[in-house]
Amino acid sequence: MGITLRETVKDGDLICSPHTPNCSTCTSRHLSVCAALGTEELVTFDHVVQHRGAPAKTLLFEQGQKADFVFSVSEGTIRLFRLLPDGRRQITGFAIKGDFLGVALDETYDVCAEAVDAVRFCRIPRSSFVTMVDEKPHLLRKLHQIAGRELHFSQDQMVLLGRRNAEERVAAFLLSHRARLSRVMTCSVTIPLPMSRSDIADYLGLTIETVSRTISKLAREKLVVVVPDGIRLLDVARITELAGG
Amino acid sequence: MGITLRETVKDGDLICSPHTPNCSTCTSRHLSVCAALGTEELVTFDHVVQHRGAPAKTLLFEQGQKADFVFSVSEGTIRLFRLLPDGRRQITGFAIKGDFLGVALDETYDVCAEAVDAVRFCRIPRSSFVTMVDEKPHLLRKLHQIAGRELHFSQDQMVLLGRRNAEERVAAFLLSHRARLSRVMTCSVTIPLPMSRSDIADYLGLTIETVSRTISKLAREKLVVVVPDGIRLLDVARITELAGG
DNA sequence: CGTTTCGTTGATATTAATCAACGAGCGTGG
DNA sequence: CCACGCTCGTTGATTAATATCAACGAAACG
Repeated sequence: MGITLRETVKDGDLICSPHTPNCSTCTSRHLSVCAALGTEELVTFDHVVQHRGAPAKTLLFEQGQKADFVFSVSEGTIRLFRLLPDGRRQITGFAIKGDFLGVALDETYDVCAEAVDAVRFCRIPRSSFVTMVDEKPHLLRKLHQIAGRELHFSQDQMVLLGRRNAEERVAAFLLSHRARLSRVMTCSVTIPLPMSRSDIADYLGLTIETVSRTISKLAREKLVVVVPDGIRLLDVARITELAGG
Repeated sequence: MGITLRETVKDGDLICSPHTPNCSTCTSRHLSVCAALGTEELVTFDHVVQHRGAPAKTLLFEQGQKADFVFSVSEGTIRLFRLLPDGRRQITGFAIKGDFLGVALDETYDVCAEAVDAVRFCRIPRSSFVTMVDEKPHLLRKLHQIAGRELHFSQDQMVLLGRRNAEERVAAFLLSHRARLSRVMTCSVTIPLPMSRSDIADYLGLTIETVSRTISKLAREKLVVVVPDGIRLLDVARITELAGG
């Protein structure tokens, strides 16, 4: 918690990753907006896309800042959050491989984005992207579909934050995070959690202590096992029950 | 609270309002998606649009139900909510004049919609609307813009539900609701609140009692005055301060 | 190797929920 | 028209959940 104001990442700070030389070979190609692009469009895309990497804790952009780029995450985890003036933080989501940042195409970012662990992503100047979107209705259609999914997700999250207790929140988090991860990797029951307890707390509207206690309780009841940087689910059925509805 | 399962409104239950014979004379015309339509397109629109009215407490559609229509609200207030199996309810928003229901164009509704007071709205078969959207990129663009606004709003709401206390929630609700109303009517300081305390509670993730006590507290401090079916703001500046950030 | 961060656990405080009672308004039916 | 039952909002008393404060060990880090 607390406001951590670092410089937003500059071009020079970014490690240019050699692993994704172009969009055609990109492993998140079929996961992201890019899935809506034809082979030939992908080439156009390649010309404006910048492949980048950044170490943990890098601030990618800040809420209110001019939105110069839209992003597609190719590796690692990014926390998206809002800050209140007094430092309270609400994490609105964790972006992983295949996630697109900037769906709304707003002129300014409406959240802060920070690398949780080492990340790789590609970014496209928003102006170029907007131009493409304006020219290609099917791209806009894809974008809108993603927006719809996010809208659906935020409703889930409102229910969680407004009406669920600590145990339900943690259980629901583990399951939904697992579901999201399963789209991009095989992780049947052991869920990697690169984010800290503090991140989870700020995501679930709880305190670090409550998250820790709740996880300990689940572990005591043999529903999960805490492993380094992750949690292994022992009884998915019971956890689903706890998450409730 | 508690699950209220009534029949979803049927065609016969709906009072066909004589006040909005067509889209060209519609007073919400420039507020809704319709704002993206040209004069000629509006005529096409007119052919598929059904103008309807419904009394308070009418269930317009239910979460999970096949989404046969998209809606545009022309009068009154509609509560949108999710229900948990045990009856807990989270209201995700109040739709008022000019609001569009079904932005995501999903095949099924992801929330329930219920008339708070007497409402008027027009509905369009989703299939017709989707066809129009597919043909007219600028309509999709408009729709996407609306989705972006809603996304932004749900982030606000996540912060409210996850990180704000009762007083901040109530203050923020009054202000944001006023801001929304101001787009469609003049209501400088006296905010009409057709919804019950229970609705407000389920919107803010609180109980009826806490909402009532908090409003009483604001009234005791002379920041607001409770009036029949509404609240008058006496000290917007202080309330803004309380709402915080 | 000291220092800091992180996660955990315990003790206590505080907020909001729950339980309960009551009065006002409203519609219904005698 | 009045009496009755109902819903709604308010307020009070109490409880329960989670936050806060505090301490500690282990891991991570310079």
